[in-house]
Amino acid sequence: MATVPKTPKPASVTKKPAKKTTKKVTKLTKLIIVESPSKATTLKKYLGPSYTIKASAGHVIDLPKSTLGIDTETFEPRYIVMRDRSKVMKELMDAVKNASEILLASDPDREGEAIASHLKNYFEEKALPKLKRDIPIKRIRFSEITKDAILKAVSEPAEITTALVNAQQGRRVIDRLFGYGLSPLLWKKVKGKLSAGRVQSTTLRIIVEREKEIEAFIPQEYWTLTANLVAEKQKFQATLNKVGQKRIVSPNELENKDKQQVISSKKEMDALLKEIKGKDFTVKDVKKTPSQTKASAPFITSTLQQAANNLLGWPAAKTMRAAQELYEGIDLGSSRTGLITYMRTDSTRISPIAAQEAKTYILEQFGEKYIPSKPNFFSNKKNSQDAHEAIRPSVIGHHPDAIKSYLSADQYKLYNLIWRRFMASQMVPVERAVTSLSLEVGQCLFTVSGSIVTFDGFQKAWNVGADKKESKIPPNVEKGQIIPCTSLEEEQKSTQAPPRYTEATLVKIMEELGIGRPSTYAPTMMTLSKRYYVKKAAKSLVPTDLGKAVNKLLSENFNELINASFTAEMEEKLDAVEEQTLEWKSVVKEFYIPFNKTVTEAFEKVDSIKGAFDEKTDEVCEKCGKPMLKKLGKYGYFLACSGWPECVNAQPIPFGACPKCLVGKIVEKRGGRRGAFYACTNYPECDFLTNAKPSGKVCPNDKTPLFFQAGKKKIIECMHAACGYTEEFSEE
DNA sequence: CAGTGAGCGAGCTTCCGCTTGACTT
Repeated sequence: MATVPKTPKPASVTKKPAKKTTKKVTKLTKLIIVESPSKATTLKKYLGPSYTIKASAGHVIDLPKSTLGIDTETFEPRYIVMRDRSKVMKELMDAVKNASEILLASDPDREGEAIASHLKNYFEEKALPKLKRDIPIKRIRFSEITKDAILKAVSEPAEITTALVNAQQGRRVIDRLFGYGLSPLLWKKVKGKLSAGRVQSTTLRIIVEREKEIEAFIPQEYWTLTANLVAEKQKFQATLNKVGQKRIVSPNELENKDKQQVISSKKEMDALLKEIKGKDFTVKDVKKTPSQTKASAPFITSTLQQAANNLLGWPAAKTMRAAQELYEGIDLGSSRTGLITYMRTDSTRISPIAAQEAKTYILEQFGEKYIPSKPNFFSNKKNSQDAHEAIRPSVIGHHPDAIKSYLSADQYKLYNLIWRRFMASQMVPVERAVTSLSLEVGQCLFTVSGSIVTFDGFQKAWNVGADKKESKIPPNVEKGQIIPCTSLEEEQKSTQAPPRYTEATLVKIMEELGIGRPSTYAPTMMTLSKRYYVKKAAKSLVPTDLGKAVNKLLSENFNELINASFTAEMEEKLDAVEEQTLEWKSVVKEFYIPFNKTVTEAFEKVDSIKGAFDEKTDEVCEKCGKPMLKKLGKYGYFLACSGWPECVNAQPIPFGACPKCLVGKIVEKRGGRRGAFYACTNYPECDFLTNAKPSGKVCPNDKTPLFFQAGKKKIIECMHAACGYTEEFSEE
């Protein structure tokens, strides 16, 4: 995809000779099966008509969904064609009929090897016997979509690596046993349709534990001191850094009481002030040092999701949707072009061709001094499968602004990040000159430092976000110089609780701990929210009561399993399977025997908390007068009569009294295809209706819902004509 | 731009990882 073939292509080669061919005898071609349909399109371009290219679109064969599909004595899995993939399999089988040879070109990683193996077994069992001719089935691998890489792969077909397939089976079977073992425990003890699994439950635990830290946090008081100084006619500030030999730190930084000190009260601060007030400062040291900031690696899935979340405010799912569009191709006037390489990757590797193109571009556009003497090197994470390149522009010359008019606003924003980050990754560091001063007064030492950019380096390309660290440099003074202090500002501070996770910080930690994969970060976060385990407040992820309860049950009874170390150990064993020093079934057995015992015990001993999440409300059932309960149903929360099943009254959750009739209540309604709107339960007597979004708060005057003002994200208002109350919206 | 208007609970669910559409639950 990086290079467009220069040879002028004969006009009709790639197109089929239209409908007229009625010939029954089709010429046999070599069949290549890849995973991604877009990849198939690219291969067609490179390989010409003697090859037929098909895409499997991921796995086609898997364990059955409706049953466990594993013999728990022998751990033998039962594989079937996935229910929604029978169409794809049919197409593949048709293609096999016309194949002289099959080249399985699924991704060169564990999952890809399994896909290849599943297909090979299936074809050998279902297709070959009927054809009565032998078709060689081979495996080819390439990890960059360039013409050279593909031609090379096609020229050296190989065999399937059974050890890799076995590692995948081990992973798959453990995940199935784990998930299908624990989920029913939740159905019995907590609520139907809930789910648990190696990845989602560990991720949930991380979120809940952070919440516990926040709840348990006790802020601690501490003080800081800033001096306002003047030298060389320039005002500047320095902060208290040391008293005597002890460095001044905040309570949460305090590690060593012999070398560090916290100013924890006004009394201590006052004592210090008394000592230095009115005294002149003396310059103790002046340091001028150069510093360098190296460019970051080109994006991989996790870092792309983090950058888009931090810089654009996007959820991971939105980022992946836009990236998919860029990958599949955009109509650039003349032709449809894939704009970026594959977006689900864990590797920072780039093809040498792309590196060379970047170098040429940098040389032409920015100049030679922006090219590093040795190409920048970025190492991958330990568990990287390295099946795909980093996420980079397919055609380096497509500057984001040059193709902006062909892109949607979101596509442009994301492509801009990808293009700039990639270019920057091939460029020299940013250089800064840092000036640091230390000043003495009594036994106190104050410091200040500032920096200026002396060479912009990779910032020439990456000019996004707050990466341009530059600060005011202190005045040019000399060691020993006396500097008057105009004033001292003491400030009381308190330590802050650790922040809640955002999608960005959660993806970061998932990757660091090795839980989940590039293709599952976004779906996992989606699952946690679909199960009502976690909700989003602004950008923060907050566990619900249900999420906390599920986590408590799981982590108390399966402490070692609901843990990142479980995945880490599993991965180590799977590595051993790949190296053929361990049998995959013994890895499964070692997990399953104790797991199954604990699950069985938990079914016996764990107390049911069914119904514990049915909250009492102040609402009264209009049919029988009993109080209404807030319950979690298929479509979210709703109100149900506590007299159920005798009284079957059920209502949506009201947002407050109706601002028009004050008798009915405002509830969410769904109609047509146009999403939600909000209307009065007293319809048709009262016809109040609005598309404004309720804030969740009610008016202090009349208990009607406060709605967001049209077009405003911060102002909420009462819609009762006689009231007109407004307030600024703030989260919780 | 105007107009929009159910039912949900127990009911059989669920995993992770690979990949895209089909489709309104």
